[in-house]
Amino acid sequence: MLSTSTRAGTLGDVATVTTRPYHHGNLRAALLEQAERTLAERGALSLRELARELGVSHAAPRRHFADKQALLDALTESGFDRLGRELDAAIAGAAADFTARLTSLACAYVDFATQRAALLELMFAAKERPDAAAGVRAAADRAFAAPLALFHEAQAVGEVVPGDPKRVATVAWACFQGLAAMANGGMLEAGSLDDVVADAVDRLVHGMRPR
Amino acid sequence: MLSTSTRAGTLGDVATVTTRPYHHGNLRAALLEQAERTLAERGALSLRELARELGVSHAAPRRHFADKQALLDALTESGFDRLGRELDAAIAGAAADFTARLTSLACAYVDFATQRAALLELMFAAKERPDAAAGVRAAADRAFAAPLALFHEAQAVGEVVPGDPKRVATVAWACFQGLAAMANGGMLEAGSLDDVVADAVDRLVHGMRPR
DNA sequence: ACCTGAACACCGTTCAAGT
DNA sequence: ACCTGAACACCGTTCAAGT
Repeated sequence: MLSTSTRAGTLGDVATVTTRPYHHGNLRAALLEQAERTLAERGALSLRELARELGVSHAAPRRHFADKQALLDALTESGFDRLGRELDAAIAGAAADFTARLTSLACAYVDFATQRAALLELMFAAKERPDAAAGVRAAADRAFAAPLALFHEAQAVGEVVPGDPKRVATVAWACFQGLAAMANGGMLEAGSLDDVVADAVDRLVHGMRPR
Repeated sequence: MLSTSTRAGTLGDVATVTTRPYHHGNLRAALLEQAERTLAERGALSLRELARELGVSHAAPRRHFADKQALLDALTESGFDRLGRELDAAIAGAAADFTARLTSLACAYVDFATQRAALLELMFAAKERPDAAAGVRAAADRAFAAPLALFHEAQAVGEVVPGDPKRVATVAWACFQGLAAMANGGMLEAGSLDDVVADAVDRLVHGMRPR
């Protein structure tokens, strides 16, 4: 029993390894794992369905999460962690110039937002409530640290208008968020989403007046 | 009975006028009216609750809407109609120059998006489904006709980069949509939302390189 | 400490039956 | 034509009881 629980995080699909792998063990981790998968596949979540899929009673999740919202909060926090890692990777994998880095960040964000639409919606809704867990806020701040630093550095070398970097970062990020929302809503002409994103970055950098 | 049904649309709150005002009458209109109110106030909707509030059985709505989604579709369509009217009013009430009109449009849109957050979410979700009603698509196109025309005219007088006006319109609108989502998610520093919007328009028009 | 089973108050949807 | 009432298969949450 201990051996299955130690493998759980890395291998996934713990439920099929033995006949009844937890009952006590790593239910908490299994719930989060299954919840994220279900959310990605079906876009909705039922606690009872989760319990059914993991072979525990519908009341069992209560031992690990006070209510459904508590599970969603945990999902949200790990979502920000993952987003932060992907944004960090995007900036590290791009050429050193500002536009290339911003484009890479934008593509990574829009990709995350479209691949995990339901999760991102949770992440937005989490901040909506005033009582959002402190851990969620911290993870969110950390996720957006790299983009903010990029704008700050670009200001330092005179490539971006001066002032609070959050002002210009907010506008850019709103644009990416909106593109993702429009893509998820099917309101974008077909074509490649990355092209639309690159177009948006060019417009953000240079404005829309003729040069 | 006929007299109450003719007054329904204009006065609202029909349910309190007589003891049992419909039972047959304008249930359909009353459902839509109440649904929009509930959605704005609580952000969620239950058909049974709606029926309860209107004093009909929980099965009665079925006569007017095949299922919950059909009611949401109707709400969505009237939402686009209303949005279209507000955008038209915004452009009519602004000074004649491009930036003033764009700022006015943006403020009107963000205002709509924050005042009726749940409705706008429905409007986005409606286009997500491939089987979105034709009426919904038409209402959506109509709502965004004025903004698109603004970009087209600005291109004609050389104030905006040439090309398909939808390209630049998409970027601008994504930005406004993202600002609204961030405002609804509580991710915007306090301050006036209109200031943030005006800042965004300025950035969109002039870009973020130092002038 | 962790989980179960029954219970409660809700859902959306269906359908025979009423007027 | 329009509405009701009972029924079905779901929810989330609570709580006494089991191990």
